[in-house]
Amino acid sequence: MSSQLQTPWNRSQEPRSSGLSRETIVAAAIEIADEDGIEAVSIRRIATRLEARPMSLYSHIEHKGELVDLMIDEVMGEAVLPGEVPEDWREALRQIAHRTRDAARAHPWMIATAFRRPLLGPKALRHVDQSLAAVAPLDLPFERKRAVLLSVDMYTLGYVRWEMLSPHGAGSPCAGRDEMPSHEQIDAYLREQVAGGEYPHLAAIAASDLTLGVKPESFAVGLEWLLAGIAAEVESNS
Amino acid sequence: MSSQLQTPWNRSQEPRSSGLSRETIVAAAIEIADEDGIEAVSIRRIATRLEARPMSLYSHIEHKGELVDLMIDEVMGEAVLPGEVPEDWREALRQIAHRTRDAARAHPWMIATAFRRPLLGPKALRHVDQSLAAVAPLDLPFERKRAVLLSVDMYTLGYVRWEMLSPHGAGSPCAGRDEMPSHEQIDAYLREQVAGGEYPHLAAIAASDLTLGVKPESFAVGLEWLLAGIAAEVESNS
DNA sequence: CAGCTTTGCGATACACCGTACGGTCAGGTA
DNA sequence: TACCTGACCGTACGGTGTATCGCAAAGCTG
Repeated sequence: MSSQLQTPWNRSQEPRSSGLSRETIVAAAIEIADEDGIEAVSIRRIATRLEARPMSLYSHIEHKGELVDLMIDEVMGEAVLPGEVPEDWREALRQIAHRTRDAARAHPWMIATAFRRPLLGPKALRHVDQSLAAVAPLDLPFERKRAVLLSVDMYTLGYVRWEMLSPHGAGSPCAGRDEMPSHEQIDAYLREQVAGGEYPHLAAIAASDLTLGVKPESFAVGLEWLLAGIAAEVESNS
Repeated sequence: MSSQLQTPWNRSQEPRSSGLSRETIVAAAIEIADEDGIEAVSIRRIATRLEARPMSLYSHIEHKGELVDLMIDEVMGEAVLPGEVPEDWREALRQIAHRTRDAARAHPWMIATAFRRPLLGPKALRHVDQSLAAVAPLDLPFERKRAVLLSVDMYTLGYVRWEMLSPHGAGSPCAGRDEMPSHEQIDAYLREQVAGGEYPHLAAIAASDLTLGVKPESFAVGLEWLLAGIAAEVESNS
């Protein structure tokens, strides 16, 4: 009935020769995505960068969707702590979150892309396993551990997305005809909308800074709060 | 190129009222996205559905990116509470989160799409304003209020994305050549990977249900936990 | 070594995409 | 009446992913 799930990771590989390989293709694709956004990643453009012909890539990948899976898994590898996971669960989650944030900031396209496909590659599984290791000391049912990890990951990705609207933003998730509007444009637009009086609570904020003054340290502040909330829950449970 | 003689009497009565408008275009695009995913939304396909010609749509929209913005803002409208926001902040956030979840489940494509563009439409702003209204009673600095709302929204979207991998999943975020793998396929694949011994903490879970038994009520459970964590933080702050 | 199979590479072609350009024509205004 | 505005739309261009086929070299088997 249901056939075996085919993924790029359980399919046999083995480069026969030449500079063209799954790794070089994925690396080139990530370079292009980092430079010009995920929409700019096309088979032809990757081939040009590798001085190969478009159809040659299909000797190493099944189709473009698989390439995207490989790209995401590669950047998920950057979210994995290289060494041992600290024993203190808060410190462990803190380190994992910061690494995840760094990966997302370095590759802004991955945030939206990761929401479009299940993350089942070896490095994504490593990230999950490492996160589970971090909360292993906690005597919580699995259901709550999952909620903890989901919250931390989502807070992290959501924060990076938020950051991208700010002047400190590391990159743009937009592409195509309409580019990402600038911080100034968004700020001016929001002030105009708020001036209409339709959004009283937004207006109360607007006085200071409507795009909400994302400072580099705000991420850590919010993360500490989230961890504190988790800690409170853990203690009340025990 | 010969055609029937055109006279004022046999010419179509109302060529001007062809039902083409920004609203009908957006509605048709959302229908298509709900049916076949966001990638299936093309200018030509929308035109076919509306019995119009592709280029006619450009009288009502600037370009496709704008159409996507309009689509997202429309479904954000479904996340807005229709009536008054409850005074109790926890009940208010609970209701907002559940509505947001319903909207995301009804339009699974919106989760990834919302991460690709800033959400600045009137209904998105209404959602933010309503959320700010919910936490208005809390005596927290704006920085923390933002973290609260970010956490709740991200938890909600992250959970729905998670749900989509389960048998209860309402829809698929995938499209194109490779479709979303089934629950059974993912479960079997994960068991196989875990059996390799590379992911010990995942393995500890695997005994029960690797795709992690997403039950409809799990969302509410995790949300309550998150709200409890926030409440703990609020009290410790006051 | 001969012969066969496998496998990476690549040219061509096809269907589909967003949309620039320019034309047609109904309705409103002067 | 003349003019203008703006919705509609036919055509075309440059892009996309990739199916299909042919080719050449490597590896295996006899």
